Amino acid sequence: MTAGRRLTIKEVARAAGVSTQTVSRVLNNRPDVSPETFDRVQQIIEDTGYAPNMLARSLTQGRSHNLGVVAYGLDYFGPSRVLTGIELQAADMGYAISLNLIHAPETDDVDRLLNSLVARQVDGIIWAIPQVGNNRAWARTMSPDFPVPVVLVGGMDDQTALASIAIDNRAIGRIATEHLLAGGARRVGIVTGPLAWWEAQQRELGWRETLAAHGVAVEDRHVAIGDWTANSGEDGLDTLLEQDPALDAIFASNDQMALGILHGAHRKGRRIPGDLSVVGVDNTAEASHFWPSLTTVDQPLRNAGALAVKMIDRSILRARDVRRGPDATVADATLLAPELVVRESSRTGPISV
Amino acid sequence: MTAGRRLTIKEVARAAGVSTQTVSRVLNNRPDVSPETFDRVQQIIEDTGYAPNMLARSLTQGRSHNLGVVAYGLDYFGPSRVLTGIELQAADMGYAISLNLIHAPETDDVDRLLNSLVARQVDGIIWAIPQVGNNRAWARTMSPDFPVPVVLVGGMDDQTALASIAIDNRAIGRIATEHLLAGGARRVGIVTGPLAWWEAQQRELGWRETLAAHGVAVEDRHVAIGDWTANSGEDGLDTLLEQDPALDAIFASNDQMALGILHGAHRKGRRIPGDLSVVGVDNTAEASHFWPSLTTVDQPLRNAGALAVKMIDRSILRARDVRRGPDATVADATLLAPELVVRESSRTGPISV
DNA sequence: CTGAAAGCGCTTACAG
DNA sequence: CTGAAAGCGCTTACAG
Repeated sequence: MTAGRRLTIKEVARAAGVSTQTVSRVLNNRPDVSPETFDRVQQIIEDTGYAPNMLARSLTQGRSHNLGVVAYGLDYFGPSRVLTGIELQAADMGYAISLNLIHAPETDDVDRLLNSLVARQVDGIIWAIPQVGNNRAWARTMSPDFPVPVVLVGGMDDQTALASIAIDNRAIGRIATEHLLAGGARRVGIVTGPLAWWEAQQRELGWRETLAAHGVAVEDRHVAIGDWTANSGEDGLDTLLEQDPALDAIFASNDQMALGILHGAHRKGRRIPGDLSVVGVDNTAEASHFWPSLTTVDQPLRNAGALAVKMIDRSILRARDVRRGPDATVADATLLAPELVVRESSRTGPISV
Repeated sequence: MTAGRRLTIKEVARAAGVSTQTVSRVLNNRPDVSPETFDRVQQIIEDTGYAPNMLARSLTQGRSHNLGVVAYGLDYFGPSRVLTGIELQAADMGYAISLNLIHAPETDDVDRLLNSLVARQVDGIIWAIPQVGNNRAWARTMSPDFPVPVVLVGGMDDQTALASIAIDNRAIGRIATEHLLAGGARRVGIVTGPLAWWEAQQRELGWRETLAAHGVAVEDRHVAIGDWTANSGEDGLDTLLEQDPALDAIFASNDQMALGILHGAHRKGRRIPGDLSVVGVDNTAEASHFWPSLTTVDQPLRNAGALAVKMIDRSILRARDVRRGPDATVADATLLAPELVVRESSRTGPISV
C-alpha cells in the first residue's frame, strides 16, 4: 500500500480561496462565517474527504480527547467487562482510548506507565487494575499536581486521594451467604480468591459477618483459599470436606471455582444441591448451563466502567475550568450493588434429605 | 486535581544552557553531542522528569507510533485473546494502541471508523472483526492509496487485496471430525455457529469433507445451526437426536455450545462419551472442568494477534522506505494451525456398550 | 559539536 | 465576516 498524501487545511483553503483560518472556523462550526463561504468550504471538505489532523488539533488545543486505560488481563471475566463498559461510554462521549495491558496486578511499573500516558497527552487515566496487596500504594503518595486526573476502578482503598469505583464486594459475600442460610444451610464453607486481592477479602468478610449476624460460628476449617481457577475450586472442596464432612453449603468466590466444586462433587458422588448448596460469583455466560445450573451473584461491571468514564470526564472539565485554581477533586468512592441470581445449585428451602 | 504545568523542551534547554536542538539530540540519543553536554542535559531531564510531548513529536516525524485496533466484543473468547496478543506484541514493539470496539460484526460504519483512525494519525490499522456475511466487502473496493496499511485478522477472504491472518478453521473441523471417527463414531452430527460467519462455515466444511473422505455419508439431518451460545447447543442436541436418535457423536463448533450439549445430555440421561462423543472448539479455561471434561480444539489466537502486529509493522516500515513508490504490499494470507486437546468427553477407541 | 531558521498542521487571539 | 501573525512543542535540514 502506498502512503497516499493526506490533505491539509492549507490545500482546502487554497481550493476554497479563503484563509486556513476560515476553513478552521467551518471545521469547528463557528457561527462567524458567512453562509456562502461556509457552504463553499463545507462542499470542498466533503468532496475531498478532508479530515483535520487530530494530532495538530490536540497540540493547539491542549486537549487530546484521549483517555489512557490501564487494565489487567482481558482473559478474566471482570476486567474485560469493565473495559467494555469503558470503551462504550468513551466512544459515546467522543474519547478515544489508549489501551495498556498489564501482566501481573502487582506491577512495579506504575510510574513508567503513568508517565508514558502523560507524555502521550491523554486527558485522563482510568486505572482498572485489581487492588492486590500493596499495588495501590502509589495512589496515596501521588503528587498533588500530577498533570491529569486519575480514576481507580475495581478496588476501594479508602486511604487514597483519588476517586474510585467498585462493585460492593462485601455485599456479594453477604448476599450469597444470606441465601445459603435461608436455604437451610448451617455449615457454610467458603472458597476464597487469593487473599491479597481486595475482592477476595471483601467477599470473605461479607461471608464472615453474615454468619456471625445469624449466630453461626465462623470456623477456620470452613475456609479454603483458592486462586480463582476451577482447579483451585476442586481442591478447595477436597480440603473443606476433609475438615468438615458434614459441610452443607459452599460460597465459591467466583463461578470458575464453583465449576471446579461442581465437578469435584460429581466425582465424589455428592448431590448438588441436595447434599451441598453452591453459590458462585460473576454470572458468566456458562453458569446457567453448568450441571446443575449455578446460583451466582451478578456484578454491574459494565456500569462500573461507564461510570469511570463519566467521572473522569467531569474531572477533566473541572480541571480546565479552574486552571491552577484550588484542588476541586472530590475523592469520592462509589460502590455499586451486586445482585443474586438463583438457579439450581442451591437449596431454596430447608434441607430435604 | 490541579493540572500541573508540564515541562517543555524549551525549559529544559534554558536550564541546561543549550538550544532546544541539543536537548532534542540527547532525547533521541544522537551521537553528535559532546559527552559533557550530553550528561548535563541528561541529568536535568532525569531530575525534572521531563518527558517529550509525543503529540508534537508525532507531528514533526509524521509517525505516531500508534496502532488503530478495531475489535468485536471483548466478551467473546476469540476476540479477547486476539486482542491480548495484539496488545502484548504492540507494547513490545513500542506501539500504543487505540482501541475501537464494534457492537455488531455487520457494521455499516466502516468508513467512519477508518477515517477517524486515519485522522488520529495511526500508523496502521488492525481490523479484528470476524468475517460475517458481506462485512469485508469494503476491503475489496478500498482505495489503493488509503493512507495507512491495514491488516485483517480472524477471517480469510481470499479476494481481498489486504494482508490477513486467521486460524485455519477448516482444519479445526477436520481435526475434530477425524478424532470422532477414530473413536469409532459413524453418525457424527455437528452444531454449527451462525453460518454467516466465516469460522462457522469453515468448521462445517472441515467436518463435511472429513466425513466424505472416510466414506461416511453427509446427511442434512446431522446438521443443527447454533449461534455460539450454550442455549443453542442444548437446542441443537434436541434437534439432532430428534432427527437421528442413533447419533453417536457431535462436533460442537465452540465450547459454549458443547457445554449446552453436555447439559442437555445429562437431562436426557445420555452418557457421555459412552452414548455420545462430544468435541468442542476454543479450549476455554472452564473446558477441563466440564462434566465430563471436554475434548476440544485449541486455537493459537494470541499468536494470531501478535503476528498481525508484526505484519503491520513491516508494512509501515516498507511504506516509509518506498514513499510514493510502487505498491509493495504482498497481500499474504496466513493460516495458523489449531491443535486437538483430548479429554473425557470423547471416546478414544471403538464404542464400548 | 552546536545553534538559528523553518516547518509539521492546526487554532487562538488580534486587527480590520 | 475575514485574514495576517503568532504559537502549540517538537524535529529536520542547513550552516558554521
